Amino acid sequence: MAKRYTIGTLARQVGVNVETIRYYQRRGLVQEPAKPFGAIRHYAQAHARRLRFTKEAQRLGFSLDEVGELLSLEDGLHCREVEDIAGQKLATVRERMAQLSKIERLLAVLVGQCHGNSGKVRCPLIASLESATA
Amino acid sequence: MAKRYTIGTLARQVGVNVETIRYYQRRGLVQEPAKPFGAIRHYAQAHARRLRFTKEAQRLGFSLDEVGELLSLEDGLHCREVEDIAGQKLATVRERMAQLSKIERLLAVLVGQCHGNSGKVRCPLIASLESATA
DNA sequence: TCTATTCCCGTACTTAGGTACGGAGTCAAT
DNA sequence: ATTGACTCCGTACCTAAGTACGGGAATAGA
Repeated sequence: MAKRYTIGTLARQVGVNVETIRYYQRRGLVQEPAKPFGAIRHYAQAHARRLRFTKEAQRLGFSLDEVGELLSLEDGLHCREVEDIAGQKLATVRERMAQLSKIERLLAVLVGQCHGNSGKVRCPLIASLESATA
Repeated sequence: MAKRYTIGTLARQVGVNVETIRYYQRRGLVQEPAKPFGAIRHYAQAHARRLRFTKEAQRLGFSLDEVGELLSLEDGLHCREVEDIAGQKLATVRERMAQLSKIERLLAVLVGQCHGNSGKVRCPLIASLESATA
């Protein structure tokens, strides 16, 4: 007795535009359910999850093509491919986390310095990434 | 005796297109050095650092507007503003790190499962984000 | 049953973030 | 002094990721 959604309710549930869902279907990120003979398509929770994942991964800096690769892992692939894709994405993810954590530390320090201070502060934010990017 | 670059050498050093630098100048992310009377502008290391930071932050999922805010922290602001901006960005950064670390764990497990396996695997990747996004 | 809301689907438009182009000026090496 | 590479600057173009539009079908609620 899985709940079924129309594209509109799905969109509302996930918090995206209907057109965005259609766009993702065109891109092959979420599949379009079969159309029950001249009637309206119905979606299930699986679609909602996939949509949410897509949006989230995007926010984390992955392009839609990359999101597609990540999603392909969910779809069941041969181990060779999975090892390839996952391994490479893993490296990306770790790099990103390392960079973010540098920014994080610096921002935290900054906020700490500021708290209760009413003058000006200068932030060594940029320098913080340099060791990694230079 | 700081080294000085033309826009072209700067671009090459940082690994971006010359036009991208000009574009960032138009957006106010990096400033355009004064032009020495009908001659060619010169850039210093500070410009290179700012450019690299911009690119890096962008890769981490910040829009150019957000990068602008981060950069403004470096420029020296009053504490009120710094606390605002930095605090808010800090929250974003932490959220992103949390999401990434979920993906990271899952990808690592996946790769581990796959290693030495020659069949198919299915990845619970999507479910991994749900607790956080639902 | 009729009416308002959705859905469907194709096409067109928009926004962010660049890239490319072209003509005139500048600079460095021959 | 000339040539070749580069800079300057304005304008035009491009790609990714949507968003909007509009006419016709379906469907849900009064």
